[in-house]
Amino acid sequence: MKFSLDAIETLDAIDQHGSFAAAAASLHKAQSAVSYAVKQLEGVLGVALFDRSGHRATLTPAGLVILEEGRYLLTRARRIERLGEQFATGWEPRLQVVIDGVLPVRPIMEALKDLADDETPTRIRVTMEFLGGVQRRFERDTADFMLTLSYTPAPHLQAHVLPDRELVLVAASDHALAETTHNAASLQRHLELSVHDSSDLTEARDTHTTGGARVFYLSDFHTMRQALRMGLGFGWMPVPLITEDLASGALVELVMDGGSRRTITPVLVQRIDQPLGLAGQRLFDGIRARWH
Amino acid sequence: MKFSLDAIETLDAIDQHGSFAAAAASLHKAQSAVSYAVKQLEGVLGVALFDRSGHRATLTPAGLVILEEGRYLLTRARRIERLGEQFATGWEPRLQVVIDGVLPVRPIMEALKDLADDETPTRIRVTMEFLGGVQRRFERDTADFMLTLSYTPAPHLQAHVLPDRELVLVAASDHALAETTHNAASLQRHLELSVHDSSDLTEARDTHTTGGARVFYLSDFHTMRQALRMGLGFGWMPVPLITEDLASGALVELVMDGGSRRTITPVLVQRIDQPLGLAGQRLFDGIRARWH
DNA sequence: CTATATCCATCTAATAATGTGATGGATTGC
DNA sequence: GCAATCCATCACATTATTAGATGGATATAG
Repeated sequence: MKFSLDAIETLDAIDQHGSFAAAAASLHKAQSAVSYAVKQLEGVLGVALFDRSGHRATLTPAGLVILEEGRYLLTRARRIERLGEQFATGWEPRLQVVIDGVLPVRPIMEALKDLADDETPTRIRVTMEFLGGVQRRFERDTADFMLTLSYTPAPHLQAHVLPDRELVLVAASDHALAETTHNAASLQRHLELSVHDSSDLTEARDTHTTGGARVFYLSDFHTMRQALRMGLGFGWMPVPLITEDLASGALVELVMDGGSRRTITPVLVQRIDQPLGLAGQRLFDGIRARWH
Repeated sequence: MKFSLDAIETLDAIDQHGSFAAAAASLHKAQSAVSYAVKQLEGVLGVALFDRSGHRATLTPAGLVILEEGRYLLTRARRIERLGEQFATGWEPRLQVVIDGVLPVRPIMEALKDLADDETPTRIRVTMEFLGGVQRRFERDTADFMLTLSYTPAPHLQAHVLPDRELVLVAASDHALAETTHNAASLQRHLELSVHDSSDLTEARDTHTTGGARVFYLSDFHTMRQALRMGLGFGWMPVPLITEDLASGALVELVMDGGSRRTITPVLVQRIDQPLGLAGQRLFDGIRARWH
């Protein structure tokens, strides 16, 4: 590069303080150093930046445009300096978390917003997966932590249990299953709805369906709720998402001899060997604090 | 600024060429200079940019983020270098042209687009004025050139005449004026429409109205055409803008003993003492070439 | 009009920043 | 185990930047 950021800083200071001499003072330099810097910059750019014909030097039109571009350059350069500081004081450059799409997003989003409000230097990536897919993604991407329902314990993992969530087996009130009592086998004759398991198809099927023969996977619980209300099939839904539908009678809780309620336990899992940075710590704590 | 663009360039070269040594070669420097630059940069930023534990140094996550920010910085810095070159080779930093809003915009816009396509460094400002306002603005802003209908010659101005445009006196076909023959005096009893003269109100009235007592000024010819078609009044319109209306009979040419046609002569006016830069020259030529 | 202050360019010398070339320990590939 | 390559480090050379002094030009106050 033919010029330096210091030269641009000098240019900026001259414009800010009105004269070479005043700029020199503000930069704690001699006036000759400022003259030198300007001359140097004019030399490499091949353009006169100041008009010295009058008593005090004034910016040429070209000088003004270059100053404006230069000021932008300086703000970006200062950002790099700040990044350095922040990385040095414990902010990690990147943070990846994997979250089960089954879980409510509000606490997570709120915690993320808190982080964003503080202008963290950390580049955050949140990945949504479902069920078995969460841990697989966590391991494959070596993410920083995951928020999942089921995970396979390992010596390098450390889990923090969050309050339970209850699932309930429901169907539309006009669905064929709504009337009678069932067992796991009798359910199998009907279409079961479930959220999409992002596991590879070759791997073990997920454990949150009843193991029915015909399972229809949907992308999220919102879609699944629509499908349930349309009478497409039956399935397990988180209680908070359908209390309204149960109250209005649009959906009904099925009567099953194995019980129509299940409890899932969300866990925050992090690596023991790789401690979280400041952003990770704050996000982790933020999610935990908001988890009712 | 605590670091230099050269340091960022070195960082970039290392990533690009894969090793300190290769980067040094690409920069035509000794390898020790690269080591020095990296160490220096790490020092001022307070962050390790490379992990030297292995055989070859690899970027740390922080290093990667800083490299990405740095690359952006470099592209902006190169832009400044290019600006310098371009200003030095005749491109002016700024160009202001003043154009009479009466004139067709297509040739002007096309010529501007041509300039923009070539990524000129020049910041272009096009100001629209009307009639007497054009020259006033040209002088007040010391614009580079103007495209006007009427101008007061002066020793420091140089004009290039463009092909004529024809104006015609029209009104709606159901307007009271449409039937009979008129003279200038008889017109005065009706409302005259005209495009807005941006002259100060205290100055001489413009010469492109018939001098009627009641003149209604509109912002542009498009609006004026609407008003004419609605039968609001009569006025002078450029022929190309209303050929359609004349053909359909929506508007009719008035019969006036002084003649219902006028010719206006657009002129491109520049300053003799202040020659146009490359952008101005090209815009000037571009408009002239497209002026049918 | 003159005295005075301020502006900026320029010179020389000092200082700091950056670069070279040589050396050496560590790692990789064969 | 040998050769090649990596990068850090050292002593030293070269540039780049800075300070300090000087002088001509312009503005400002009286």
